[in-house]
Amino acid sequence: MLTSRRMVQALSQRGYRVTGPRRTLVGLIAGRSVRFTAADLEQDAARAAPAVGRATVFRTLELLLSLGLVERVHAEGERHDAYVVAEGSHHHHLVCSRCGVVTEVTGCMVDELVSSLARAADFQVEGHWMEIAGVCRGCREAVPVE
Amino acid sequence: MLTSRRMVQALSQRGYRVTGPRRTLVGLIAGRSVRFTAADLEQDAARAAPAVGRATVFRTLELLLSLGLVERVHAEGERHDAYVVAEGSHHHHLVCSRCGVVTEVTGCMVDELVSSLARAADFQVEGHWMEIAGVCRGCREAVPVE
DNA sequence: TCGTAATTGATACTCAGTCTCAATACAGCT
DNA sequence: AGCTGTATTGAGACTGAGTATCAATTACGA
Repeated sequence: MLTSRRMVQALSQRGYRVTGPRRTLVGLIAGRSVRFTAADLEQDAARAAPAVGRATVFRTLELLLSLGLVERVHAEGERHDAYVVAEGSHHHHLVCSRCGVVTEVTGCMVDELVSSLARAADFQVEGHWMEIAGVCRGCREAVPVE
Repeated sequence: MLTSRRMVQALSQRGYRVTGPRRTLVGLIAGRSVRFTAADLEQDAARAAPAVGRATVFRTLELLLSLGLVERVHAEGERHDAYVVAEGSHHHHLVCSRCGVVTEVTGCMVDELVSSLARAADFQVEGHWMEIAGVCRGCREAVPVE
């Protein structure tokens, strides 16, 4: 799992300063298995450490994104970006529409599929992106909501 | 191809009124093979028929979306929703990052892949979504941009 | 033609995300 | 430990997509 400590290391190794706000935010992010938005994070940060500004939340997410420590997840129907902690290399997500838990799909055949489709269309791939929305087992078994 | 006429028919068949603004917008949308945003459409509409309001553009897109006549396409890095004319049943898109042309992928194995992944994770699928970004042949052969 | 309910446009509003800039504080150096 | 240069920060103004409101308009069935 991607711990707070390791995220901090990654920052300093790449020459970024390890500041208070970054520690706070990384601490709030690390180990999450549920997607979160900038607004979520801002709220949590406000509770944990009143002095983390909005701009910093966005900047830090941007930074972590560029370091590959988090990834963006787009959920149909949501109007703001959501993020998940990046657990490894490129992969795809199963996102539960009730609890927001993100399950990683690893070692799948998506990449092959993408390249064969692209070949057929004479298309030079720059990136691809797949997400599956649904209901996870836990939520299915839980009492139906109202 | 989904013509303007057919979109209008779809509206009236489902009990929606065929109004001037709707005719205008449908006319501007039908037959497009390039993704477009609400803002694009608003601009075109302003040129074609000065009196189509912003709210109506959004409302009409929403309506066409609900009728399955257009689909949302999300492009990484863009901050607003984009749309494409829906050409048939569920499918996936190859989106050219230079010219915006959307190529449909039909009869692919994505659906199977999705269900096998979901089965493995004990996940009840509500929907899935895949997009491939890249450069189409035409743009590759065009003169490189500055 | 008429009545009515759907639709529209103007406009105010919300809210995510960006930008700016002066103030702050990290980190390397002595 | 103290200094210094520069990355980073917070406050708050700003942008721009999308939504809500509401009175005025208009499609369309009777």
